[in-house]
Amino acid sequence: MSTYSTPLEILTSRLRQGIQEMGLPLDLGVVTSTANPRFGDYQTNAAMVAAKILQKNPRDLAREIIEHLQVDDCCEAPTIAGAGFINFSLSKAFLETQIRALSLDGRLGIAKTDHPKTIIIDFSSPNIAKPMHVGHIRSTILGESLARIARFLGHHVITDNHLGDWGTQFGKVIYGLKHLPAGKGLEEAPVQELVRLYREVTALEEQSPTLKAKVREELVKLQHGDQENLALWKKAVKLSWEEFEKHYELLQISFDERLGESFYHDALEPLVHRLLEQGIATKSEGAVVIFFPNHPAFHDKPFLIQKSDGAFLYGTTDIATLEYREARWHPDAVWYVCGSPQQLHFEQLFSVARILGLTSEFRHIAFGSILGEDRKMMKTRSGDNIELGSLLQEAIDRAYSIVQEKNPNFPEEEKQEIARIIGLGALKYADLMQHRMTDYLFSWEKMLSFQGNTAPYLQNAYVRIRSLLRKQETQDTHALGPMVLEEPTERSLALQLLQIGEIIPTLLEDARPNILCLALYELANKFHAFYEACPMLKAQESTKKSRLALAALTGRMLQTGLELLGIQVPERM
RNA sequence: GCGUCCGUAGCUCAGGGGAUAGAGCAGGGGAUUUCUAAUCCCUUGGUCGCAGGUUCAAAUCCUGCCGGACGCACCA
Repeated sequence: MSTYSTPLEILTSRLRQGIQEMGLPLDLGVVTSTANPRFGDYQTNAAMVAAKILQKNPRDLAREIIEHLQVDDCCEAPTIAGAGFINFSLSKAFLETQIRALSLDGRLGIAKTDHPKTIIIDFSSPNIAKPMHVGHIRSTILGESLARIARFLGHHVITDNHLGDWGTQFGKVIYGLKHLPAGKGLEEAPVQELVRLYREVTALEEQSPTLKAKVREELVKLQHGDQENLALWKKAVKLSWEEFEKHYELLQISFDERLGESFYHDALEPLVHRLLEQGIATKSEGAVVIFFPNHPAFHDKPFLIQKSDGAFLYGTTDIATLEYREARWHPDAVWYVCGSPQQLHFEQLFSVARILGLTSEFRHIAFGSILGEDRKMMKTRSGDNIELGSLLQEAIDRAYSIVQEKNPNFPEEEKQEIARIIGLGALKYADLMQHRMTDYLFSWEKMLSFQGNTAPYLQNAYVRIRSLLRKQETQDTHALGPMVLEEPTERSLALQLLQIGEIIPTLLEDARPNILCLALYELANKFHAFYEACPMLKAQESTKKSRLALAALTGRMLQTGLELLGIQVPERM
C-alpha cells in the first residue's frame, strides 16, 4: 500500500479537523479542485452550506473556518471569495514535495481501493457465424478499459465473453453446410462463408415453407445432440472464434472466460421447470414468462423464458448465467457492458435476480450508438453493418500513410508497428473520450488528427518525452533528483500530474473512462506548453535534471493512463 | 400510448447543485537555424430547446411542453 496522500486527501482531512473543532457536521468537509485557476487550486463550499444550517453569514463563517484550519504547511493563506468560497493555493514547497513523492511512488500516487470487490465484467459478446461489426466495438473497448481500471485499483476482475454460440442461426448454417454448394471455403474466410450460407438459406426459406421446416429440423437435431450436426456446429464455432481472436489480438484484448450461451444449454430446461415449480414463472399465451406484479413499470411487461414452441430465449440463458456466476465466484458485482437499447431487458433480468435472492450489485453499463456521417447508425452504403475487421484495417492503413508521410525513412517493420499503435489507439480513444451515453459521430479525420483531444496527440507527447530521455546519458530517471517548479508551465504540469491520481479512483463510480481521457488530454496539453516554454537539454545542469525528471514522470503517467484505456504508446512516430 | 436517453458556440463535444458556462475543429492574428512545428501562444464566437417551480446558488434537481434517438410477448 502506498503511503502517499494526494493534495485533495490532505486538504480534506485538514478541513474536517477544523470543522470538527467548530462542532460542525463532518460531511460538510468537502474539497474540490477549482474550475478556474484564478480561484486557486482547490476550494470548499463548506461555509455556504454551513451558513444555511446555522443561519449565519457565509463569509463570516468562512473566516471562522479558516481560523480553525491548519494548512500553512501546504498552502498559501486561504482566501475568501464570492458568496463564501474558501480558496486554497498550494505552496511551491508543498508542490515540490508532493511531486517528488509521486515520482518515487511505484503507483504514481494512485491508491488501491480499501474495499476490493470481485467484479465480473461481461462484454464484447459477438455472435458466432456472424461477423463482428461496429456494434461490438463500444462494448469491447469500454469493457476492456473498465476491466483494466478495476484491476489497477485492486479489484478482483473476471472478464467473460458471453458468446452468442447457440442461437437459431445454426439451423440455417447447418442446413447450408449440408445442402448448399461450398463457396470460398470455410478455412479461407470462415465467417464470410457462414454468413453467406445464413443469408442464402434465409432467402430460400422465404420461397419455400417446406424448407423452413427442414431448417428447423436441423436446429432441433442439433439441440438433441445429433452427432453430425454437433460436429458441424463445433466446426463453425471453432472457425468463427479463430477469426474473432485475430481481432482481439490486434486490439490486445483478452478474456478470462469465454462461456457462451451453449455452455448453459443443458441448464435451461431444469431451470424453467424449477421456476415454474417455485411459482416464480407462469404459463401465459403458451409461453413461460415471469411477471413482476409489484413492479410499477413492468407489471404489463413480462420476461419471456420459454417460447410457445418450447425453445428457450436469451433471457433464459441470462438467468442460468446469473446462477452459475453466483455459485462459482460469489461476485460482489456483475457488470454488463451492452448498448442502451437493451436497457429494458437488463432491468427485467436484474428484477429476476432479486426474486431469486441474488444480492450482488448488477449494473447495465449502457452506451449510445456510433453514427455515420448521415447521423444514423453507422452502416455501409448498402445498409449492412460495417465489419470490425475492415474497420480496424482502415484505421491502421490511414495511420500508416501518415507515418509514411512524416517519417518515410523508418524501417518498414517499425512503420507498420507504429501504424497499428496509432491507428487502433485513435479508434479506441475516439470511443472512450465520449461520454458513454452519447451517440457520437464517427470521423476518421478527427480521431487521427494530431490536434485536439485525440490519441495521437497524447502519443506524440509521450514520444517527445522519450526522445528527450534517449538523449540523456543516464536512463535512470530516479537519479535525476528533485523537481523545482519555477516556471508557471512547470507548476501547472506538476499540479495536473498530482490530480490524475485523484481522478482515477473515481472512474468506476459511473463507469466513465472519458473522465480519464480528459485528464490525460490536459496533461499532454500542459506538457506541450511546458516543453515550449522550458528548454531541457540546453538548460544548465540542475535545471535540466529537474525538468527532465518532470518530463519522465509525465511520460510514465501518460503511459499508465493510456494503458488503463487499453492504448499503447510508440517510442517514436 | 408507456418507458429510457438526449437537446450547450457555425460544427463535434465536455461540464450533471456552486463563482464571469469550457475544449477541440472551423474563422482571424502570431511564433520555427526544432529538444519531433505531428507543437505552442493570442483572438472572434453562447437567451445552455421553451415555460414554470425548488434553492442562498440551476446548464445541472422537479413538473409540463416542443424537437430527436431507442425500446416495449415468443430475435439477440
